[in-house]
Amino acid sequence: MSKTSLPRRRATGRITLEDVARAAEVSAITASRALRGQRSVDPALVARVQAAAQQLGYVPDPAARALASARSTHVAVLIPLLSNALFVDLLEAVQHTLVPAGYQMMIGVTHYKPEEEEALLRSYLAHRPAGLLVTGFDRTDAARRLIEDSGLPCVHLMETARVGGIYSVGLSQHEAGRAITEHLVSRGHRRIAFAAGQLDPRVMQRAEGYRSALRAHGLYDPALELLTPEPTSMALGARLLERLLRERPDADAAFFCNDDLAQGALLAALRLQVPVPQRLAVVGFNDLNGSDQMLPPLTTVRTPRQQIGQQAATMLLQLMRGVTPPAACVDVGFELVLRGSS
Amino acid sequence: MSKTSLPRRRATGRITLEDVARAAEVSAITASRALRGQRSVDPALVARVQAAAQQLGYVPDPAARALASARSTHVAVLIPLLSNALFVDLLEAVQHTLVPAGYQMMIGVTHYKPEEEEALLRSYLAHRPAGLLVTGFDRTDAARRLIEDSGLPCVHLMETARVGGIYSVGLSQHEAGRAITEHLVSRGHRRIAFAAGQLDPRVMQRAEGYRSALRAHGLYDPALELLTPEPTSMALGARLLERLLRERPDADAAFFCNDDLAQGALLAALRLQVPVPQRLAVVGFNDLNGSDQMLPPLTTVRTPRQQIGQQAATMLLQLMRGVTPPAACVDVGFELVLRGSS
DNA sequence: CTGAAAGCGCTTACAG
DNA sequence: CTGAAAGCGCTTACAG
Repeated sequence: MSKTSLPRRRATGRITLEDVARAAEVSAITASRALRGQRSVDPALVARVQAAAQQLGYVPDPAARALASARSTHVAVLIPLLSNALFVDLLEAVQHTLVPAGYQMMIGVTHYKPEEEEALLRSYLAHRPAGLLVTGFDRTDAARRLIEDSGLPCVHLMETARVGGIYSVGLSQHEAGRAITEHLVSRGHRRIAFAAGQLDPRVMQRAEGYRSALRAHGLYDPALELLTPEPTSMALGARLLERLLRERPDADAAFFCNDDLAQGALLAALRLQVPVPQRLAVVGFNDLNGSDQMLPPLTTVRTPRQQIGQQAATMLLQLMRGVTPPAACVDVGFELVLRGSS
Repeated sequence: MSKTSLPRRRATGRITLEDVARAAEVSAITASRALRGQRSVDPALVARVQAAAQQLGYVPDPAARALASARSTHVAVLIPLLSNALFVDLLEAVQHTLVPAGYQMMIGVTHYKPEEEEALLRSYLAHRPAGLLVTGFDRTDAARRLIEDSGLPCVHLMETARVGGIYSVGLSQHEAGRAITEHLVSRGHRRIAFAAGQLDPRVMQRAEGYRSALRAHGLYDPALELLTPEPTSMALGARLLERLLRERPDADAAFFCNDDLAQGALLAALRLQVPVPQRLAVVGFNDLNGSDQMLPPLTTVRTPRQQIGQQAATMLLQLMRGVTPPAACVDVGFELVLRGSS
């Protein structure tokens, strides 16, 4: 029987830290420290508190915790799009790492618009997240300042950092674009087109990689670039292929900036009876779902997005705990997946 | 110059309701009521408070609000999978409706496992969400009780409610499965297969629709059902088609429970030179991205998931505001999309 | 229609 | 290593 007990039920009927402390016969603050696994608590007391919490079914109140500590268990995650499988895979990996560690994601979709990102950042920051996960480096100055001034740990996804003092996990989009283009050249192709939609910063980095590879071989021809700001889709891929055949029937290969475009192009080629890869080689980017099922199967660049999500979340976890990560910038690389279309 | 002012800066340096109240020369509680748009505040005061808040750049603290009111601005959303485009579309629609109304989503992925859903529910409930959005009706008794006991507004997604006192927005999966099967029968097909993966409750409801349609015509043959618990994918669709051709070469049509399976099957048919729809008609379900680009384009059932997300979120918003929605169960229906594959 | 008081459940310094 | 006090920023009854 506890000597200090005195029911004193709260209006809400919730089981509170105080209840746990009373059951364990310690003060509330000791119970708090014991439960949070803080150093400098007698192991015997820790055990007693944990047992009491367990037995009472105590669940800490995140709101009270956030209010008292000025820090929540939320991590704001800002991605461009939910309708691109790439980012969905990324999110799943982030969630897998963050949730078991006791954090929740607040997902924001920016639609590739810096102003939307800035607005989201502003509203999410009001929730006092414990950390930030943002996509790439393309944002407004105000957004950059918001991140900076918040003082919160922040990890950048998808690309590799070009500046110091910035945490990032990604890959060199430029290098990947260069490598797949180099592959086409090595296969003997000479008039290699680049077809792209969306035209976000990472697509343009791939474009630069494509250009530098072709320039190195004296094969660069700006008229072989088909760029449109429309969002990518299989339907757009089909239209881009048709446009390519019309405008540059002499093209012997085409690099599509994303697999959905390439898949659409492959189906259009089938429809138009354009032999792939004999008359036209086709390659994509990202190795999305279904690319291996195409006819012929699509050659593409595999981007390890699960790894990006997992490593970025791990890095953020370390930063939130005040631990310095081994490296500020992690390059997860990429892999050429050579299949029948090239 | 304010008569009541007295700096009294907080340690955190945040702009608080008190600051706003002081600037507007009202009490904190009046400022609170004015900002929340509650009735029974003098319009002149409301204007003064709003102006002060605006000018100071006041942002309410969600944690303090949640602690004081025992209710947060979070809505827990539980879906089976993030890797099914169907649910991503649903989420986007929910977000579009909820975020402008001042709510945040906490997204949980259950992987079609009732135990995972129950665990997520338990942990999300600790965050005192303002409302719940869950998928379908298939859950553990404990989960049902958690929802019930929480007393929180809850709307069920995807299916239509079979019981009273339950809010739902969806469509009759049974009816949709029946309709697409009926379409195949009306086209003269007699040996119609049903191929499915995942086997979640909604897939099984479609299966029942398929069965009842065929039974009505005396065409039902259990040996034409190819069921596997594997998650759906284009690759699985290809394998199911191959199995069908091997086991039942006499089949003249196949209903795939999801478009990714049907797309994979269509590509496999192309590879194996099986003429679609001449030798075998193929239909899918959900009208996912790319189905219109297939060769031939895929006949399927369009499920209005954006509408489900939007209407469910709207209904939840009403419930959270204490308003009774016009209907407890909204059937958004479905649409047969007849294309070349059938 | 408006306000003073109390409290939501936790953690942060500050002592010892 | 442990605790008493104060406070985080808001809202809920309760008065008037």
